[in-house]
Amino acid sequence: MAVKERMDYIKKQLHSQSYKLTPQREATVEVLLENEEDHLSAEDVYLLVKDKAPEIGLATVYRTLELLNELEIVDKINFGDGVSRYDLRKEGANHSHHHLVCIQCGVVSEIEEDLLGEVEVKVEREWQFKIKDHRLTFHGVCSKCQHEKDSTNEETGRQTVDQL
Amino acid sequence: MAVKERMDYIKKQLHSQSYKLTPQREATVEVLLENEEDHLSAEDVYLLVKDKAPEIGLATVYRTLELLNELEIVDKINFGDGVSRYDLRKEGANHSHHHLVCIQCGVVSEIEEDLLGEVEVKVEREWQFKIKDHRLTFHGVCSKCQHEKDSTNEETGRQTVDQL
DNA sequence: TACTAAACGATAATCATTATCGTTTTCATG
DNA sequence: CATGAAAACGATAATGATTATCGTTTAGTA
Ligand SMILES: [Mn+2]
Ligand SMILES: [Mn+2]
Ligand SMILES: [Zn+2]
Ligand SMILES: [Zn+2]
Repeated sequence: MAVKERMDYIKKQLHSQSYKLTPQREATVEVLLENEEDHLSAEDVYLLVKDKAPEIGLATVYRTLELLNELEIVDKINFGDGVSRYDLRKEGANHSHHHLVCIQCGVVSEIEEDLLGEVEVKVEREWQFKIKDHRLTFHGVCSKCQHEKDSTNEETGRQTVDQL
Repeated sequence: MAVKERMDYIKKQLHSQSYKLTPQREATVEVLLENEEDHLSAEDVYLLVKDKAPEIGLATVYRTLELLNELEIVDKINFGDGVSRYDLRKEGANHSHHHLVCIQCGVVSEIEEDLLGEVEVKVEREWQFKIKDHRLTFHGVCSKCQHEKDSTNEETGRQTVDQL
């Protein structure tokens, strides 16, 4: 529901830094908003955005994702397979959210709650390090794989990632 | 001090899986032990290991690092610059340690203490996720950069990494 | 000593990402 | 409205890290 509002907000963020919201950029942001729970690679975004703007080039997608990353609208993350993935920040969030990666089926799920509050207080105090952001990923076995034996990603349609 | 002992232990781990500790593998492990606080790329390791075994090939270094990663002797980590880095696990540790990355000077430092104990209890309980390992990195400003203004990595000799 | 599988070194192939360059679009200004 | 400069774009070449291939060497066993 908030898709329209969030698009407007992102438009404002771009304009406030005197960037334009071109049709290509708007289509790219739309794809990210419509696939918020996924973790799309640049190539993934490119294929999805072609439906909305068929003439777009892959280089523009890379440039747009890079720009959105600089503006801290998306986080560029890496799960160890060879590609960068672009993860829209949650509404109002000012830092990256956490992830759970299943080492059996490859599914990636999200933890929106910030679990690091106390930990960061301790790190700032004891290591004299001023924290600006964090990356936290747990590797393990998802609830589905704990029950169903085997289960080597039986095409559930959910976004997955290779190995550990 | 424990370098020799740790080498012996790694040798045992290899043998227990019926892998051989070839001269090339031994030289590679030696480099990792002698640069434990750094976060070397495959290329970095290759250059360092050439002093001990000049005839070694880059492919062998990649193969060895891959093997050590499978045996959970090293963790393959990624700080967002385009290369994988190989990080020896701390003595006796059964999971990856945490990192602090300075977004000003690029220096990477380590937190050996496990700060995630309580967090993991909560995640396992509330998300029904069986945790096997974790990756935690803080991005921020190191104590040195907080004091010294500017400071864009004035060649301190310490291992650094590009940008956020 | 002879056989077989594991490892190796050199190097070609892959593939994600970045750089280049000519063209198009946007927008301020006259 | 026309014009010129800067920002964006699309196509595609270049780069660079990693992986695959293949012929050779080494280690362990019969
Ligand atoms: Mn996410
Ligand atoms: Mn480390
Ligand atoms: Zn699973
Ligand atoms: Zn610093």
